Amino acid sequence: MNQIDISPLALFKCLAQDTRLKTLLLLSEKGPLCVCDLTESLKLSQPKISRHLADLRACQLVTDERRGKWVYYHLNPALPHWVTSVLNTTLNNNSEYLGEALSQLCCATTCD
Amino acid sequence: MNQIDISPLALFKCLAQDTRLKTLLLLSEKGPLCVCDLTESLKLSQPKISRHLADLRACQLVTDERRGKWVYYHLNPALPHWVTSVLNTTLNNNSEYLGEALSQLCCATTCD
DNA sequence: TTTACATATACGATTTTTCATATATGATTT
DNA sequence: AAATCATATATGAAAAATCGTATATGTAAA
Repeated sequence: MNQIDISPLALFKCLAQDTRLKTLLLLSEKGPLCVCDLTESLKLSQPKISRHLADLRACQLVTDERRGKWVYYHLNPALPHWVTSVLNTTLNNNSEYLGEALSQLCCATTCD
Repeated sequence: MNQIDISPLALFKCLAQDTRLKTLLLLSEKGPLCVCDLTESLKLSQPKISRHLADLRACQLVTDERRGKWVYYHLNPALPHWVTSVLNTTLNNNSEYLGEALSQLCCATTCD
């Protein structure tokens, strides 16, 4: 699998915003999620989520996959290892940061 | 040693700017540096460097220590391990990003 | 083929960040 | 104590990011 080339500055710019950071950490923890999962989990409007997902797509941090009406977002499987390592280190040491979003996601995932 | 509490979002906001990111990576790689080392290494004006150092100080990512006329900046020794881990992972996998700054620092460090 | 639902994008307005320049401070040298 | 050097801060302008709202697209169901 070819690996994506991403500059550290581009990565950290993506991580420097609450919605984008939480989205990436949720995808790291929970695997593929659709836009409606994220609006539920983060309690934000659909256009807002969608716009930040477009940013993450532009940086190739995530990939999207349509399944019928829904579009599922994944962490890009071709990310260099150091990028997933940064995400996992952040995830494993900041459970309180993601706590509320995670609890609100549990409900959402059973709603389809 | 008491550890500083820093939110992941605050960290990544600091890392999301070229000058601040390079400064932190240089400090990770080379240890304490004075402002004049950084202006040499990064080829930027002193007020610009100083302003970004003030941001890093405000986030407690760095500490400063005056030695006569010079002020030396260190990575804050009380940073949580996950933060230094993120910095080192980034440093070890992006040598080309820091290359020019590092080579220009070699000259500067012998100039006092 | 109309309707409804999930998602994407366009557009100004607002906020935040960055920058250049000028000036202030604190330590050393004369 | 004046002059000089290293560094810090203030200020206003420019650039970038974010947001709310409106609207467009694509899929599926009726």
